[in-house]
Amino acid sequence: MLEKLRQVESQQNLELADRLHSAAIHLLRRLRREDSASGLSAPRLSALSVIIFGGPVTMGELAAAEQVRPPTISRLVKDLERQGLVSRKPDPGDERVQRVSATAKGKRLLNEGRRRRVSKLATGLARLSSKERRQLLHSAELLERLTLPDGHPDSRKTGRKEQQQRHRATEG
Amino acid sequence: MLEKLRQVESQQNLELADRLHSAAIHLLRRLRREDSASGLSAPRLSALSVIIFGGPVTMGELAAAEQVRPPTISRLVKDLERQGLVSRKPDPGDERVQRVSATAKGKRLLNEGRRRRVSKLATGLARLSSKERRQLLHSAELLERLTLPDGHPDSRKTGRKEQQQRHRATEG
DNA sequence: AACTAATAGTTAGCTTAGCTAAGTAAATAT
DNA sequence: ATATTTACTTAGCTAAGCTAACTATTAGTT
Repeated sequence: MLEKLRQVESQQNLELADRLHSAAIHLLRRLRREDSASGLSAPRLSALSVIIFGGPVTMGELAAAEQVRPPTISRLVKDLERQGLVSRKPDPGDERVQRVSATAKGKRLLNEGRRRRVSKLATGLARLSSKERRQLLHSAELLERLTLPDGHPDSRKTGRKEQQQRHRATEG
Repeated sequence: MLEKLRQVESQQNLELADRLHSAAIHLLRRLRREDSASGLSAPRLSALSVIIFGGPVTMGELAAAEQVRPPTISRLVKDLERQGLVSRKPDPGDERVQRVSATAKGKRLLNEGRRRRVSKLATGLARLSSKERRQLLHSAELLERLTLPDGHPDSRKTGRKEQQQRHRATEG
């Protein structure tokens, strides 16, 4: 009978996971169209945020923080650079690694873009009770903890050395 | 001074919105690679779910439920059809509208795919306390409510008539 | 009855963002 | 001195979003 109970629990976890999944999809779709004005899509916003709050950061660290493969970051940073939002220079100690940092323009745009993007959501949040908001905050933190740990499955040795350094993306 | 307080509050809402945004991005990125085996990406999973639990559904209703433009749904359904997961036939009453429903294969695959996709997350959830899980569930519901209402900005009159019919995507 | 409007979908074509595979260049190890 | 590993890039594919422009059906107006 303990077995039975465990099955019920895991079924509930599956359903909860499903709800969270669904909520996340809808949240992002809702927010997506808010960002076109600033030229900052969700991934760019997120990466830029890591760059700003994580200090000058390497490509590998960025990939790890964003949970994305190196080529994805490579292109993303190239684009941000073309927009004049970040700059990079090779690490003095190791010529292979690129250290990326944000420009003044990048910092300015992050705040504007972020605000624009999430402001609709923030408006909705304002209508909630402060207790509900506290719960949401707590939930967000829980989710980040559930999401980040134990690295990529098959991370092809990307950034082994630096991988334990975790950045908190898009916050600050 | 009340003004000041209101500013602080809105700043906090912005930050909370930001955290939720970030958590959603990371959650989805984490889960994305789980679904390749079944051939069901997040958008397909979500749409298929609406089709199954919303009954035979029109393209417009699907677009509204998924918060996406008609062409996006058009292609998505075409792909699902090619995979043999859904079928459609013109509405008898109105030859313009397409009624989409899931095949047996589609129903089977939804459950498998969903399970595969969220199982990693569910495993993480199992490590939480039941109180924390309850909070997460509540938060997911809050977010869905914040996300769904008041339709598209500029929805170009898509499905006006049916738009108030809301479907609960990816749950059930 | 015949136009005109509106509505439901589709097609074409663009963009972004993810991926793998394969390549370069620097650092490390044998 | 050479081979391996590491950090990143390039090339090229796919999925999924979008707008603009199209077809076909329905509804509305003289």
